[in-house]
Amino acid sequence: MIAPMFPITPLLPELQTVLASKSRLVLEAPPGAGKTTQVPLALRDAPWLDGKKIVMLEPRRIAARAAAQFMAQQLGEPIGQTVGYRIRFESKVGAATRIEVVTEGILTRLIQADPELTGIGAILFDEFHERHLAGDLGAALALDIQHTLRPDLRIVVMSATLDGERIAQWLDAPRISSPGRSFPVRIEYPPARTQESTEQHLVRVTRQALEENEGDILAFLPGRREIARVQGMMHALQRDDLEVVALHGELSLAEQQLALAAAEGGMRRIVLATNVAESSVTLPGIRVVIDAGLAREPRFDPNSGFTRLETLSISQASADQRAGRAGRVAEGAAYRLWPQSRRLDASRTAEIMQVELSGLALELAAWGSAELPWLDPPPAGALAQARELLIRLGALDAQQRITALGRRMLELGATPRLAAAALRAPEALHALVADLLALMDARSPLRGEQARSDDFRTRVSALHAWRDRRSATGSGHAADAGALAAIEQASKGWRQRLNLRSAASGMPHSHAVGDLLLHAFPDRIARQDEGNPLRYTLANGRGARLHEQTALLGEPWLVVLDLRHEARDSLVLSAAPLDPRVLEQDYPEQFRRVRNVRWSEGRAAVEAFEEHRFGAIVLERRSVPVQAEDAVPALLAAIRQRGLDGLPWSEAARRLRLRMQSLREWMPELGLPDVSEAHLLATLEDWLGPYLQNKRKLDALSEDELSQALAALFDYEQRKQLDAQAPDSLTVPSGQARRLEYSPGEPPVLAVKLQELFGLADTPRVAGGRVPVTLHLLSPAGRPIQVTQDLHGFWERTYPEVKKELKGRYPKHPWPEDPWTATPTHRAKPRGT
DNA sequence: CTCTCCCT
Repeated sequence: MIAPMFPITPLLPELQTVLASKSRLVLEAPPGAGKTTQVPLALRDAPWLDGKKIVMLEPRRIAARAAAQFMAQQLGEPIGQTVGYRIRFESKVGAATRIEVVTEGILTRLIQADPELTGIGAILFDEFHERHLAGDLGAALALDIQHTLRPDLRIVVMSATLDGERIAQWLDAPRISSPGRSFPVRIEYPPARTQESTEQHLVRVTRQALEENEGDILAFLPGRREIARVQGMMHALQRDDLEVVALHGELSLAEQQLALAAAEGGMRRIVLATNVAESSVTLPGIRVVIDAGLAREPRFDPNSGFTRLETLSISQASADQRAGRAGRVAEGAAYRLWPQSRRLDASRTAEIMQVELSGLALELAAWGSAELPWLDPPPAGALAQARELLIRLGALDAQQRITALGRRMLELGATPRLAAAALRAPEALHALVADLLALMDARSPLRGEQARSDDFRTRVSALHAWRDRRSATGSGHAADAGALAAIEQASKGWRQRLNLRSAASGMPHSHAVGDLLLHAFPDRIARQDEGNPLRYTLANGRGARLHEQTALLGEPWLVVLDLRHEARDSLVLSAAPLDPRVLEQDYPEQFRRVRNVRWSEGRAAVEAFEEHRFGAIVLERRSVPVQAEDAVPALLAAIRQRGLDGLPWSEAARRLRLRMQSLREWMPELGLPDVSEAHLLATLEDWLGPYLQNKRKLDALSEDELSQALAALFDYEQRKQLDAQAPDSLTVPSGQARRLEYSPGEPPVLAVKLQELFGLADTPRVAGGRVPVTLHLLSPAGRPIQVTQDLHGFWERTYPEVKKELKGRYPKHPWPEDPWTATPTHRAKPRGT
């Protein structure tokens, strides 16, 4: 079979030559260049391979299978001979396999299982520009291996974007660029009208695009909500030759295929898609792309421990990739719905920078080496949070070393949370565990009314009903048969890994699912609040609520599997009820009896309780007598409730605090103490606690004591700096001292009569000249005339006007022609006359 | 009540 010509084909000899002498290479090639299939084939007999095989990392299973298939076909062999692939629960490799295409998790397992990479001569990272977590980790590990154990290992990073320069610098590697094979795409930026929503804009541009172009249209939107809205609005186009279809990841395979199929005769197709259409599916017949320029990306917040989705502007690389979709079959057009002047980021933020990192942290603990040659190192905050979770799950010990359980979790190959739950489950429930691993990993197979169910058990019973009858509609479940078949396939894989013969049918009791999964989410155990059946408190102290049509009404205990983070409390999207006796048995250390002292504003008194808690959840609370040692904590609680203003501030102390806080902001290099309200409230124990000893009531604290407590926060040197750089008052040219009013975040205000400033050319400044004072210029009667930070400009431009106007009203006061040299005064008549 | 994509 003669190899077909690809755009990359002429570059293959150069690739060979470079790799003969260099162990690392960056290959830049746009989609359609043929790099995925032609590079491995070209390298398979390279002398430096020395009989070892090539491993190629592919970010998606479909792509891994397809690439292997294509290469085998080109060799005229069945798959599993020279070319094979390995994805989870599926392996098509043989003894003769020289090119092995693997997905991301497989590569990590391969490396961890044998850090010398015996029998592997080269690793190719395809689609590296997508910057998936596992790709970054795999590359860092491969580089580490090359530095230490295997200098002969070849590492080839293949990327579709222009970020190649940065990657080449990181790898210290030469760079080869290949042209792609696509048709020219005309780019337009039709502007939005004022008050026009993105959706309205998109519909209007669709109308325009239909007139200006032939062929089908692919429109990119950030999510399902926007797709549904636009779908509704398309009727406004009032054309009956249009077929509008949605395409997003939540659709079943059959529904996706419907979107991918070409339109029927005479009809023009408009595909409204999310990011799935950017890289994961190929769409035939597209001639026009309309791009809203938005995408949803997950952001993990290590402080709250939650991930939320944010709608963000896409990168330039992504915009180009999207536009390229219009040029695959013929020349096309792309309409971008953002202003041409907007600067997009060059490429998308690496996943490692913004996702939850427990899986990565566990891999790093197993690897043992602390420092890896990252392109972008994992953020310290997220890594610390991940390690805390791993300790909680039992995967790391207190010194953050991997435990035996942690190693077994890695071997199992599920996420750390789910692996922990699986490995703690009693053997009798392993068949159910396999189902839970498969279901937790997949999108919900439920359709229709039940798709909205927040009771995770509904999915489990749908799987069981389908398994028993091989029917997606049995037992009143409306479910997607294709999705269920895929879930069953995964469950079968987990059963094999757990050494089980048969599948689960039915649940042993109503709490079984929750009792198993609570070990995966010990921080997300929730207890129903008193008084409101929809509100819950999570073990981590946060609030959560069920939606109004919940299927979980009345369950006192839940383990929350999925929730959407909201400002006040979070919405439970998926949960399962549990039996609290399991908590008592498995987490006895989390149950505590604590004494809680608080201030009751209503009763203006100290109250003391003894509470029985699970984490932050209060199970039982009873009043106990208030004791002497309760007083200080209660008074501090009262202050926290009332705020700093509730304290007896003298005028001097109040001004001192504001000056100190302002100067700290203006001159951070002085290292002044933080006296902001937030910090003072947070540290009350330290600075005010000593002054509250032996006090029972808040008003027993005097102004003097409070002033002393504040003054004790800074030393003599700091006080001297304060008086020099943020003085309490300024002496103005008239010889009078005038107060400066400080207010954090703003320049200080000096209110002064105009006449007192005669002779002063420029605005006075504080903080070593960094901050000009805001002048409130007053009339002789003390009425405001002008607010300015530019005294020079005032004298020059505004003063002549002001003078004209005020001279008549205040004839006894001086209004000189030349304020620069006039004698300043605060009296009616200038001194000495 | 409406959440992108993907993987061991």
